[in-house]
Amino acid sequence: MLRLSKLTDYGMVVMTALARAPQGLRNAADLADETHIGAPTVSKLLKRLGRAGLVESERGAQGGYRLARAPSKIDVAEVIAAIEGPIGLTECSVHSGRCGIQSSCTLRSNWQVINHAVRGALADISLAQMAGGSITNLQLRPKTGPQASSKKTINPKAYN
Amino acid sequence: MLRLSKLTDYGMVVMTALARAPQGLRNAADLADETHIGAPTVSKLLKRLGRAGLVESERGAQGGYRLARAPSKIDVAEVIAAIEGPIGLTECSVHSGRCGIQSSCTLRSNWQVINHAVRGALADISLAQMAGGSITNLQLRPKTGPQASSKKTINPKAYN
DNA sequence: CTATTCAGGACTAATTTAGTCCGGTTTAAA
DNA sequence: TTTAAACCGGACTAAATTAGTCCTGAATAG
Repeated sequence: MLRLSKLTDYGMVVMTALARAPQGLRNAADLADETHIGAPTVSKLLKRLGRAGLVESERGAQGGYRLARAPSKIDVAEVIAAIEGPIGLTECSVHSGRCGIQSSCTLRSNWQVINHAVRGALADISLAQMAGGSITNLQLRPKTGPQASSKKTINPKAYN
Repeated sequence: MLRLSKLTDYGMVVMTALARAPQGLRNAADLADETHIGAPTVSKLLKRLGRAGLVESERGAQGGYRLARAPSKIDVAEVIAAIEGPIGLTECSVHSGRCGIQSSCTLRSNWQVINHAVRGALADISLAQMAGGSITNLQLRPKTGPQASSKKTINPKAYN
């Protein structure tokens, strides 16, 4: 169903929890309590998020995790990519040569374009927006006027 | 990886094959030959596509399948939905109450908005575009808007 | 020192997905 | 009227993926 993995969904929950205390250090057990996600699972998520550079960790007693950047500087596409790897609707839009059909299939370049579009949509939403209230102005298609309140901070060229 | 299932990918291949002969009736075995996808798998796909109303079938000798509508009137989101069910990034954006975290999770409405946006992106591309050359005019985002080119100094690994 | 907390990875169980097969029905044509 | 082509619906199996757990080691505060 074009579904994100459950782990990714949880990862977003954990990230929004961290976003509510952007400076503070929270340990994995606390976050597990708060989010009602199993502690080992939260740990696993935080490790992946750490490797992707989205959270920073401190070891030792009183250690924990914090966001590596302000919530407004982290976007949904990054969180997804941190947990489930590169966003790619089809095998061929990520890796060449792994699909048995590839020689006779003409769809690859189109999938890449679509892929890029979907990723762009996800990159347009910041963690701050997720953690805050509702996303209202998700102007994906040219509606009429540019929303003055647009808080887009992404640089489209960074994507693929 | 926010991946479509392989079956969906194959489904798109079969649909584009049909789109190249929009009137003609093609049987499953022929399509399997042409696409290099296994015959039972092609059959399975065509059945699902048929139930979703995207292809029409004729039984009996000389029977086969044809598109139910012109390729320009069928979009990518429909094909995906026909094969893998409703597009929904998270469980909660399709079904309420199946996620153990739901009571404490505030993300649902935001996921629904995102979901809608992604679906919109996929609905903007027609089968005709997929079957024809490259997609060029993917007007997904308002280029008009203020594009703050903030340079996120993020570790590039998250984006490959 | 010692308790706490993260790091990394191995492992298992459960779920999902891909792919096959079969008995039935419809239809064209010999 | 008989036969063979072709779709219909669903059951079934095997493979792959995912979720979740656990263990050992390393860093740090007090």
